[in-house]
Amino acid sequence: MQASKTKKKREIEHRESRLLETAGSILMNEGLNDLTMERLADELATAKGTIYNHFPNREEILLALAVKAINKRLELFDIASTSPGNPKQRILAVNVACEIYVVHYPQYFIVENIVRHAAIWDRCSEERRNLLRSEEGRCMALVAGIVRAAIASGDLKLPTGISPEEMALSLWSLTYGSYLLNVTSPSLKDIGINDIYRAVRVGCLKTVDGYQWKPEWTDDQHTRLFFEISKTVFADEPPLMVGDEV
Amino acid sequence: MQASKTKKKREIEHRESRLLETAGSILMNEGLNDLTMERLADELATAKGTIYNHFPNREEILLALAVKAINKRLELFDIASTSPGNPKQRILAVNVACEIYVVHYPQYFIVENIVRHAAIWDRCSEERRNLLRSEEGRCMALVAGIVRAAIASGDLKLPTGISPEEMALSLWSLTYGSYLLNVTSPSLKDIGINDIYRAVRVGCLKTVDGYQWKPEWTDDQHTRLFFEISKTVFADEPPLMVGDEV
DNA sequence: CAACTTCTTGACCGTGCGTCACTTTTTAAC
DNA sequence: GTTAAAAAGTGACGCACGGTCAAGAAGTTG
Repeated sequence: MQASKTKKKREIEHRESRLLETAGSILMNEGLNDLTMERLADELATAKGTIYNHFPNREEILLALAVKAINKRLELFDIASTSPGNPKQRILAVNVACEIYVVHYPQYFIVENIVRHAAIWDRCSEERRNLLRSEEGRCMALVAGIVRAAIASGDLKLPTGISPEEMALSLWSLTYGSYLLNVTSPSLKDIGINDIYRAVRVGCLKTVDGYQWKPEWTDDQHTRLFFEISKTVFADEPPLMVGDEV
Repeated sequence: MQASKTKKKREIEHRESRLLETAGSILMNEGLNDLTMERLADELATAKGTIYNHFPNREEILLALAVKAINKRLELFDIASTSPGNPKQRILAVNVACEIYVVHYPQYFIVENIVRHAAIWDRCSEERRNLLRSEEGRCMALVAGIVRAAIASGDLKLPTGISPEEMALSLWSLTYGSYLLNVTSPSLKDIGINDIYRAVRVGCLKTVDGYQWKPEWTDDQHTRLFFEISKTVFADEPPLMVGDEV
């Protein structure tokens, strides 16, 4: 019976998505230590063995979550990189995308990092690891594409020996590093970091300025444009607030 | 017997440092998964219980390693921040210190990151966590101090609302984020990053340029000064090579 | 309905962390 | 040197958790 066959298949697929949702929520609310296979099985009202029909081990579940995460990030980057305006505006849109990602999808940001650890990474299947790497590559390619467009239009000239990807890496790691420190160091306030989001926005602006990427913006223009983009280009996402904090 | 007392104490201290060395080397050569308490006990020719006289759990050993790591980093930062020259030169010396740290002490860099993970962090003692945080704070304070000196001397003017620490964070997270990506993504080359060290150097230069930190340098001056500092200020450390790669 | 395939189950195993009652060594007192 | 108390060392044990697999249930097919 074809209908019945697909029904079972759908049931299984549905369980897999429930599994990932549940895993994500445990991870977010109670941490990695509480995300056990028994716990997951309980929560899904199934046997432990069944979970192993979906994933060969615990780590692979985390990697599957990371793939979901990077897909969301790719989606946001894609919107940013096809948004209207000159290349510099589109790079700013990527900054907006990053802030939206970290503010509104913190569990995704966290799981992307968990999975980078060798202790976890090494236990995952080649297939899913390649999948993640390739999505990461596409994210990088989108940003590097904007840099290339700026070079082509004469808005930007890179130092000799620096590739568009390496320029993009400046921005990406400034952003990524800051947010990561923010997530893992609970008390940045104590060491003089009051508004990490503004710090990242200004940091990226100054880095872009340092590369003398045209057109020039004042700090005010930059801030205004940032929030304008968050409202227009990313109208589907919950809006970012000035002085937003997590 | 006083002499005997200190002898025993020294023996214990000596074992603790051997313990950390051994743990560090297993971690580096075989990874976190192979760093087991049984293994450590074997390697030290002692019983498992004895290890628990030194550390209450496995995670605390990692944190102790991280404390050693950050002490090394602090030492390098201290040399950098008291090096001769104007504030911009001293900030460049910090960049040099970071590259030395990551190139010559990769195990330290790695363990600092391992320990940031909630799954490990949460199981460590308040005392050692505070110790690490305070050392981190001192690192940040050293860099922020250079930024303050530049402001005081008129070489630098920060945008309104940005603290010296937030400015320092731009540089630190650009560096930290890039090196972290480098360590955890084996194949940066595949996505267009050819020389991560040069990319970081240029990224930091451009960021500093974006803040219009005086005096201005050409790319060539910057590169020359970088390697000069690595040879003079950090003469005690193995030298950095142009196009160095790990 | 029977034969076959696919999926589900949970008891079971191995591993590795951390404990603790017991032994050995060290220290202190006389 | 002897002895009692304190400190340090030991490894068998308990336990939690990841992962397996043989047996049974459910679904499919002719």
